Amino acid sequence: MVDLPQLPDDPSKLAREPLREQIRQVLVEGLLSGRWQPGERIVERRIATELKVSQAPVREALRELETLRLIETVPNKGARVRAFGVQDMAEIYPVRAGLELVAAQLAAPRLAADPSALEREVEALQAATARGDVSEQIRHSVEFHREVVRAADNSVLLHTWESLGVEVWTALSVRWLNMELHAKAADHAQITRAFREGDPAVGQMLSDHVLNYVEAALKSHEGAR
Amino acid sequence: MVDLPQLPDDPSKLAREPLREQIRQVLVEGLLSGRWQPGERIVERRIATELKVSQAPVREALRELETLRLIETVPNKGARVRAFGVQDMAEIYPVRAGLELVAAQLAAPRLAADPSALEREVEALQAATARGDVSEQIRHSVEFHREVVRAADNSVLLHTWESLGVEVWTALSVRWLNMELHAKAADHAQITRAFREGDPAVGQMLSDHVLNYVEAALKSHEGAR
DNA sequence: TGTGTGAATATTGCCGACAGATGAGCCTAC
DNA sequence: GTAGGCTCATCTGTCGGCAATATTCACACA
Repeated sequence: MVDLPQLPDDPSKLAREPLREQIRQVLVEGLLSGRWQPGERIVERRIATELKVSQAPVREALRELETLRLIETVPNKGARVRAFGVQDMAEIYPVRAGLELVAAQLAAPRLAADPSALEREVEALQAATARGDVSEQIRHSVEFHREVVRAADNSVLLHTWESLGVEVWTALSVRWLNMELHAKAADHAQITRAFREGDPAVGQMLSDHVLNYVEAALKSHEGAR
Repeated sequence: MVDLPQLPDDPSKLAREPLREQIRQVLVEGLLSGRWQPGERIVERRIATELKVSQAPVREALRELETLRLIETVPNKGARVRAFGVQDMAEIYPVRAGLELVAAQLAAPRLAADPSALEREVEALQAATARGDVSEQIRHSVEFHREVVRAADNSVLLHTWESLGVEVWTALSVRWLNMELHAKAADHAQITRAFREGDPAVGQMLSDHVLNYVEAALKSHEGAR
């Protein structure tokens, strides 16, 4: 136990984490960055060769991406990048809204007692908005919601919420649909206040706020579809 | 396209389905039947040897069981059967209730127009209850709820709902916690009626009904914990 | 020119084997 | 008698290869 298991970002050589986890990370980043286009085929062995690893961990990573609905796989035919669009947003956000409604109800007492975590995220979001730092805006927006879900203290709820891949899909919304994030900071501040004051309508407020993301996505995509 | 892709149950030799899928099935059945006890270790190669397959498809099957929260995996240490109990029910059912609340709202118009699928399940459930056929009761109870979620016509919602492993966990509730299912048939009939009549309170009704499962589980476990 | 057929190629799914990590048991030193 | 370290067995994570399957392409034929 002498050596330090800290992983200083050493992107040159893959670090000491489970290999499939690193591969998953690389693949997600590739999808977000547009390295692979929607509909494009993802060949297991090609990725494996490229990353200097074997086929097995790549397969496992791909399975995880499948549960995030980032790719689609057909038995014996392989994986393709899912062609996502407004339709996906329209399906994801109602689910998120429902989950966060439950979360708000469960988390209300805890957050009324100590809303500091939310307040921290609100501040960070405001700062990022002021700086115009989009990726930080995404990060703290998502983290705000995750904090609410976490405060519900229900591991199934958290797990289910995470399985929606909120981070990834939010980033995709912004990148591919040019969704606007501004004005979200104000919402978050208002919701935090409602939590602090024990407002019983906070659940509905949060739920509506989430559904507003869809509106924003639809609006920014203006008439398409 | 001349030959029929029907797969007549040929249990003698593993059929023409993805191998990992069959393995998953076997493992789930083993868990449900108590073949493996909670906390017991699951050794990949042992399963592989037993089923006369290699380690790889077993690993993939185990990953899926992990997302269903039936097992727990620690890196480099392997998988154990999760020790589930009332606590798990208490976490799962609120999530289910939230999802089905959303489902009910989305599905209401469709189900008001054509509630026949629900009615079919209600009848089957009543028949199974009359016969005292427990596994059929489970099947049709779950199928009723699945039908509602399906009618919402939201693939993310359906996918998320399925990921809760409702079938498995219901069976576990009954088997391990001696949960009672009777009186559920009446609930289902009432909910179906509400859908048919376009009752706007149907969502809340369904949600409450789901949460009642927890009550039933808690009650049947009487005082434990 | 359009269409069915078959070989050639590309890719998945699976296998058996090996390297590294983990935990148990024994052995030694104090 | 106990703490610490060493050895060994077990198991996971990964690898490279092979067979089965899907897809592509060329070609013959109508």
